[in-house]
Amino acid sequence: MKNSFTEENYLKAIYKLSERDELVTTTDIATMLDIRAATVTDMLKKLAVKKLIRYERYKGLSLTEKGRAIGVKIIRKHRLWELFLVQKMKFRWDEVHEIAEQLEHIQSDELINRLDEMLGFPKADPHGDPIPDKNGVFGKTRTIPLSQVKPKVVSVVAGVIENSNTFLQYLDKIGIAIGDKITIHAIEAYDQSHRISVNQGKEVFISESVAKNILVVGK
Amino acid sequence: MKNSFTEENYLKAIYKLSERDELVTTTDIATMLDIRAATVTDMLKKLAVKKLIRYERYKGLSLTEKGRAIGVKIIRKHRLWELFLVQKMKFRWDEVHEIAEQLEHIQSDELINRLDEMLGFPKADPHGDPIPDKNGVFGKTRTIPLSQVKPKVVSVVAGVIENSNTFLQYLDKIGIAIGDKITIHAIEAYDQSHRISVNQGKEVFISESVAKNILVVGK
DNA sequence: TAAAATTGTTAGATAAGTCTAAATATTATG
DNA sequence: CATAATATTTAGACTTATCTAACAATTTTA
Ligand SMILES: [Mn+2]
Ligand SMILES: [Mn+2]
Ligand SMILES: [Mn+2]
Ligand SMILES: [Mn+2]
Repeated sequence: MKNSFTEENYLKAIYKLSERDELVTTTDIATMLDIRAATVTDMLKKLAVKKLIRYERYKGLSLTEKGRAIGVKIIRKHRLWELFLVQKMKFRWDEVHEIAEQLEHIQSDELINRLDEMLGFPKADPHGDPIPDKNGVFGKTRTIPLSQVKPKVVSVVAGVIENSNTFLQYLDKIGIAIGDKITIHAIEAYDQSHRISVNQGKEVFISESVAKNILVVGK
Repeated sequence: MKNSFTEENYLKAIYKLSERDELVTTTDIATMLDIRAATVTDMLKKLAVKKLIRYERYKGLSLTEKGRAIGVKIIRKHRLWELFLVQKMKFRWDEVHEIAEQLEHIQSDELINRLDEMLGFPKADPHGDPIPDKNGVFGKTRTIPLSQVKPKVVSVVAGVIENSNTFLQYLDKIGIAIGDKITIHAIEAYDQSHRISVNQGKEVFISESVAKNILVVGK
């Protein structure tokens, strides 16, 4: 009945990979979990026996409903714990991922549902990633990268795509946080770098790659 | 540097056993952890190599300073999480132990210290067990079993010795909780059963064994 | 104090999760 | 389309934590 931490981590990884492409490959999983492909193959056999994935030798795999439910639940727990750490324990958004990697494996439906309630049934974690409800359903997210916003339009920061601590700390440094209003003053034609201001403050420059990794509320 | 969950559980168990008697035996550990003595022997060798215990074949073992520090830290985390679950997440005192068994292994000094602060640097968990501070120091606890209190004396419930869920639920049922004032009206000479009242309410009877397992603030 | 009982250790096995090296299947390319 | 490159699986090994069965040391007791 109960799955090991390792199995949970595989299912979470597989779920994330299947968001891009229904058919997931051995190598993709190995890369995401930073382990060898041979190790992944062994685990795939085990998950297939447990009917958590559909797996055919050399053909890739996909999650069953049961497997998806577990993967989504781990993601739900991870993101609720991250939000808890930021909102209730005053951690910064770049400090919470590693701790949530551990907390996501705590087994108590009651605890996670009370956490959900305590946080007001939030729709997104501190990085803007959506939190599924207790039935594994994600709300509609209508966000677009800042790089797709036209100059002069004011938009509101809703999250980030890149989740690395260095990127989050960079945003802290230049003063961009979720909820901030961003005005694009100009986009340099040569390299697509943006001249923007945050909450009507003084101007800052960001590269195209940064603009691509900031999500704003879309129309 | 980092210890496995299993090693942490052994060190916690050994610490608890050494509270009674400095020299701990293989069988005691096996009984407490509900595993075979042969398994314990293997682990003892490993813990000795890591210098977490002093161990001599057939002679029993004791914790080193390093081993004690880890054992105490796990207990600190366990009890802080239990208090968090009761005070902040509205769990009952009989619901928190199993969840804390998992949470006690989360690795983040920062998190546990903030939890401590958020709870007001508490001295005891929901069952009245003492919580060591971040340096592993326990406050002085001055509690005695209710069975040692003389009739007519009013005393205040501070905790329990027996920690089983059934005992905790029994206390809930007869209306005894930490902080309650207990008046002993009479002690039956034949079987030492107690006729008491809680917070000046109506009388209840408790057996000697119950009286022995309730701790009150001592003089 | 010698035999019996108890406690503790060793030996050999097993399961989970990982690895490297070798073999095989699939996909891409000249 | 034959071969080269890439992806995947298999085989064999290792580590951790557990077990049972057998053996050894210590303690109890008659
Ligand atoms: Mn995260
Ligand atoms: Mn994880
Ligand atoms: Mn407990
Ligand atoms: Mn534990």
